[in-house]
Amino acid sequence: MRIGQLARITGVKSETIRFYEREGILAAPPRTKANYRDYGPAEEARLHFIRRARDLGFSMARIRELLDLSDDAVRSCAGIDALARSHLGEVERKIASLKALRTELGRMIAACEQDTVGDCRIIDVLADITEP
Amino acid sequence: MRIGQLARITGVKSETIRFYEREGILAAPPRTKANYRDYGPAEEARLHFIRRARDLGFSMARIRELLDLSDDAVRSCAGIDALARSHLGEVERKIASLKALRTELGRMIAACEQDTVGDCRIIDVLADITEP
DNA sequence: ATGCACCTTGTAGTAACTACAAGGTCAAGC
DNA sequence: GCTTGACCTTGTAGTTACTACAAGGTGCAT
Repeated sequence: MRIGQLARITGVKSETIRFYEREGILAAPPRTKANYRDYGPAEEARLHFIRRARDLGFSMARIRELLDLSDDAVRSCAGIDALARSHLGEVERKIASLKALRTELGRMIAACEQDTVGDCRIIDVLADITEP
Repeated sequence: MRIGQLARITGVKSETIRFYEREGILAAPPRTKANYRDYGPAEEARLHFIRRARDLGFSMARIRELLDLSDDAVRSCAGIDALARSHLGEVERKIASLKALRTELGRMIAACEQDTVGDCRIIDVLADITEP
């Protein structure tokens, strides 16, 4: 698959795909004889992953670490464990925040269904989540 | 409370707080007679909220909308409902992605506990989540 | 042979900060 | 009273993670 099709499938612009390649987060794919980048399903999955992780607020550095967990077979169990645990902590915190936000948005929608506007407590609802 | 203390409490740099004020996402607080910004608990909560939402990958524009939901008492129920529903959708998607990620990280940690390294399926695990 | 998708390098713009400089004010402690 | 540190201002520039566009070239289908 060429870059344009990969871009359409993943919703990542061609230029951004090349940018990821320059940044070393996406390996340089094989080239066709016309020197076109030739992507397969593995790259597609990886790109999807990068896109999702970025959308979830993970930095490139953090994503690099997550991808390293996936790529690096030569790592010690202790290393994997520590890294995975640290990422897990961040993920748990994000889930907790999002759930609080979801509850509050749900409450507002419910209030609207009864035609009562009701106070918005979105701000307060995230106040108790422990610090990142 | 002055800007420095607010910065320490929220983990947001003084310069970023002033930046948010310039951007209109945080109201200009009253000033002391020495022209120092004088913040109360409401601003602290709002700033905490902004920080959390940014960490969750929401753009400033999206945060502005969420804060508007909270600020704007003069809005129609239909308007609130539509906006809240749209935000809710985004929140649900993010939760789903994070849960998938959490499961996979948990699985890797569990594998490590048995001293078996095991394949990392982080990338694939986010593949099925429906498009943003 | 025309047009489109791709190739390259390079520059510049955007969002959301982050940092630092220059010059000034204020208030607490010695 | 004077120094020190935290704040004030405006302004510029750096960083991250893109995004856009330009200039010039290649491959290939109609």
